[in-house]
Amino acid sequence: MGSSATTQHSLAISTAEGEFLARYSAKGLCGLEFPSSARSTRASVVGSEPSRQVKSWHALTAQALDRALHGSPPGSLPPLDFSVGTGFQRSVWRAMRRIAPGQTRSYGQMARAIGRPKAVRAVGGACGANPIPVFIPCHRVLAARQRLGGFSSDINWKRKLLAREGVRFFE
DNA sequence: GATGTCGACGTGG
DNA sequence: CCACGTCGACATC
Repeated sequence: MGSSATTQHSLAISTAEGEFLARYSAKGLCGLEFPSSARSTRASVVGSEPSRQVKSWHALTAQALDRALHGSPPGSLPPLDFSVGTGFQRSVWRAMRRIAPGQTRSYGQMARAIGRPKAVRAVGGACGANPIPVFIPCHRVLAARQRLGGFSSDINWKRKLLAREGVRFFE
């Protein structure tokens, strides 16, 4: 066991959309991965048996993900571990968490919201670095004029999540 | 509308 | 230093 490595568990969540992978550090949920298109990787667990705490976090995550995939508010979440991000990224991620389901913001609005009105593309970069999609709702950030904009993982997930929340957008 | 250009800026190499 | 992003404003056709 590497003493320096943060203890981390990867646990699967099976949904109607496929198998997500949730990662936990000692601080909480630190990553979420969309179902891999090539469902070859079956790396469900890493290392030792998850602690009781991780298990209870995971139960919350699974429940919340189920709700989110139906376009509903996620309810209780485990603590989110942002510690992997830079200061700038964390400020963007925090701001994104304030966007309610069914609402959207533009990259420009997000840039203004964190006090860096010109860092528009940098906001896009921070979205792309989002380790916990869905719960840190980068899919609710659209380009100007309600245009869909991009997505670093499968753009279809952005479309799907927005559709589930009843959001109208332009391609 | 559809393109093309240029500016702005955090991040990783 | 350089290139690259889930961009935006503007110019031009």
